[in-house]
Amino acid sequence: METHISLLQDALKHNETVVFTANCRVEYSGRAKTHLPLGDRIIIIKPDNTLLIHQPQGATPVNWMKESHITVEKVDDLYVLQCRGQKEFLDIYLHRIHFMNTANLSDGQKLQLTGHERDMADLIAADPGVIEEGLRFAGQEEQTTYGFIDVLCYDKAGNLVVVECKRYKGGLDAVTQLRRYVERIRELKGITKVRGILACPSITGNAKKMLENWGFEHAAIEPPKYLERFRKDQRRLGEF
Amino acid sequence: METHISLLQDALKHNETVVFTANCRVEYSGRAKTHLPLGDRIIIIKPDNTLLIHQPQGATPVNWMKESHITVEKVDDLYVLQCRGQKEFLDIYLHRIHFMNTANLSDGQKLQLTGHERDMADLIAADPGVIEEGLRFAGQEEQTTYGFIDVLCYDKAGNLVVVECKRYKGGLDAVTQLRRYVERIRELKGITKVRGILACPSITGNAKKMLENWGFEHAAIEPPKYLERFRKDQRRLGEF
DNA sequence: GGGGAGAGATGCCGC
DNA sequence: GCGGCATTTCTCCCC
Repeated sequence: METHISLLQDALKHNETVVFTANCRVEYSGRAKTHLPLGDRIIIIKPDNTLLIHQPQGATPVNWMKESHITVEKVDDLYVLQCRGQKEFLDIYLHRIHFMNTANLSDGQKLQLTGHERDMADLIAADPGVIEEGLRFAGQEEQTTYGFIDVLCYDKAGNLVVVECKRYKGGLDAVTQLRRYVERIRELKGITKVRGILACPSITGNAKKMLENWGFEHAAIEPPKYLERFRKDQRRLGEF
Repeated sequence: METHISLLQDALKHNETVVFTANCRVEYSGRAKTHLPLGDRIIIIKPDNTLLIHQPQGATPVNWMKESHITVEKVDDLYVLQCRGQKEFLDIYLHRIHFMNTANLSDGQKLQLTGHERDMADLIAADPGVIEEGLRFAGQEEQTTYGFIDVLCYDKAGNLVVVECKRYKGGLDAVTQLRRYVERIRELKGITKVRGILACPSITGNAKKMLENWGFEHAAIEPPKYLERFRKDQRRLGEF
């Protein structure tokens, strides 16, 4: 135990990355208050003073701290990893450390991501015809005090059309968001006849009801797919 | 390298928790598509087939997979950790493994959390007077087709009052949510005069404007604080 | 830095 | 499983 603790203190001093597993109890107090009884966990301390505690199951950390001041203190024969933030506090009561690794990890790379909602809005802006025949592009990311409108169009009859995009199934919040934008545009431009279209692959029953109540429409639009790389070697995937 | 790989394969077979750091490249394809060039990362594989990839900075994983089928394959002289989900794929190209630990971690504990929004709603339900003098409790977690109402009350004049709680600063979405509930209650009960109150510590300027536009009100309610434990030894905290 | 909204959101609870 | 919604949400973008 003492070996692990001095290794930990040394790593903290030199701002290294620390990874270890321990049997511990965790107490957090700050934005909420949590208590986690004794158990085995994986703990990561990063050079930017991020601390993560993971249980052996689940995708999200059970406790965490960002930009905290981290120290080790001995309290009543027990080593305690103390994390102090501006308005947050986290204590890890270390009953046993199973293993520990400290290292200087080097990674200046940034994740490159494609396939967000913006891509879908761009597709629609480039060709509003996918939503409705005769639709013409009028503007994108229109700024209102009450939010940002994805795409603005004119329909064949010359009416303004607010299009709200969702890459996933549309729910009540998507409909209320659309409604807010339509009302805002009506107010700003002084026009009563402004149409609202929710563009998303599918929609929940209640959302559909609410759309219809408000005289809005749903356009079934599929978001771009991102499995191209795997289509061409499906035979290999089929092995699974 | 070969030692690490066989250790990894053994751990995967026996469903153990694996923690290691590696110099690697990561490709993900599924709900979106990501590319992460070569760098040092921390990788965790849990018995429930959760896989997490962390860079040496930041609180959230740079890539992850849940409930995936994980295998190691050698492709062009390079070991590749392949994760396959229903509609998702993740590949980790392992250029070097710095260290690796496998273990059987035991943790059946659940996080006990207090201080969520529900606690705030309970406080208000127990004593609606904190919002407005003369307010009487009428119901909690009222079910409407369009969502759950936090607290329902009657005011001194006998009007129904819908209370929506937020533990943080209220924004446009909080106001639209309140509006939905008020309208729903008006519809259900056939009453025109239903008041709406947004109970939260503070509110954004636009949200305030929107509230007033629709005749709703804001009650400045502080969510319960969770720093009691630290007040009593402030001297020690003052050392930081 | 505040405000608004998306996220490969995740997780929880209720039906 | 779907649906609605909170989250110690986090993160990005824009003003």
